[in-house]
Amino acid sequence: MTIDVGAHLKAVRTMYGLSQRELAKRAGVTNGTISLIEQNRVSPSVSSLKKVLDGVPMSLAEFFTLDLQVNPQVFFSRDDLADIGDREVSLRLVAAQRPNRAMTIMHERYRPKADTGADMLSHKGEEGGIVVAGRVELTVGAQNRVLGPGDAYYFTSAVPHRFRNFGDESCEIISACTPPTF
Amino acid sequence: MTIDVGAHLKAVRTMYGLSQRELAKRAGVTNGTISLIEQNRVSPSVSSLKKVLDGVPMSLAEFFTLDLQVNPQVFFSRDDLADIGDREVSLRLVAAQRPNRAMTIMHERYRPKADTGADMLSHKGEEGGIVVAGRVELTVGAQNRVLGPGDAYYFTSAVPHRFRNFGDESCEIISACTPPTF
DNA sequence: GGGAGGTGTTTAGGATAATCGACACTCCCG
DNA sequence: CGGGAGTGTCGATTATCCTAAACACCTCCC
Repeated sequence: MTIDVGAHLKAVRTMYGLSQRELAKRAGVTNGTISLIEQNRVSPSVSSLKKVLDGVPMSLAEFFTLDLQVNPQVFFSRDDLADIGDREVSLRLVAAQRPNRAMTIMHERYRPKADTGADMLSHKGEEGGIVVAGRVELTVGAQNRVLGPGDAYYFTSAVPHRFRNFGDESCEIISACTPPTF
Repeated sequence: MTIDVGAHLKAVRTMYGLSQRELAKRAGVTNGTISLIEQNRVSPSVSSLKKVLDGVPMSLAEFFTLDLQVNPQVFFSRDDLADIGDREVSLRLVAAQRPNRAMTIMHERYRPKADTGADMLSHKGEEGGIVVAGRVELTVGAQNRVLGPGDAYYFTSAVPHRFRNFGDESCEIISACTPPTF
């Protein structure tokens, strides 16, 4: 959970092929500051860290979201996707086992009569998707609509939401959410 | 671009229904600190901001990624998706006009012979997707594979990558990337 | 009126971070 | 064997942040 600011900064800097002095010059700070931060001998203030990142340039959000590990698995056969759903709703995850993902991509299938429930889901982050086949009724806060193939949605997950398939045909959606909730 | 740390913190705190003193107690800092930060009279050090957020709890990445505005549009008809592609590659974006999105969700279509080019793309973030129809050859770094319907991929965008459709049929992919590059 | 208990704000002083300038090291070249 | 130009690291001073304790304000209740 605890983030290694120094290692992150060093990784970012070297990724850009910059020396401490070069980055310091661009950022308008001294090379000593960069050195101390990278060694975790100090914890920079947000404003000074922002100044440093402006020299790259990179936003604070990008900096803290950055994943330093490399995981080799890139391709996933349809049978490799991790299925974590139940009978009514099937959720098949891409790269489920990858640690520290920035987001989750899923292939969802709602069978006829499937319903995520009346006590509506809400969690942090944002999510969106595109309907591939079938129809689904989506309720987000006070808004409500039936989506068909090619239609899409996007909302902040903090708003309560509900998926219902009241048709006779299964509904398929490809969706993504960030940060990962699965 | 510049982030209002004070307003962010205040929004987060009130979202959780906490007073400055309550949050301070949970976080192990003083209420004065919270007050000064919220007024932007000081720029907290990363370590103290982390301590404060631990009291919520919320990660630094979530904090800086947090979108304070609310955008009402949730649903998008297939014709509402913004098409930014060319003749060979069509990219249709969900919620393209939404400011400060955490990610981009796209419906991509590669026509026969489409190729994103030999000078391979690379940018920050992570991306992944699932093939809906057709076949596509994906190269990521030194790895290479042909993906068909239901197959998926996920990788760090910093690694150079390339999409090629050398078949006779159009290939459709639904993908997501974060942070948004479109 | 006068507490008690809650809110956010302010101030003085000690703790922490940023700067400046030196230091030690490596590599390359005359 | 020296420069010279690059690297990252390290003290001593200056600037900034964090804490503790007051302050001012509000609402409720006796």
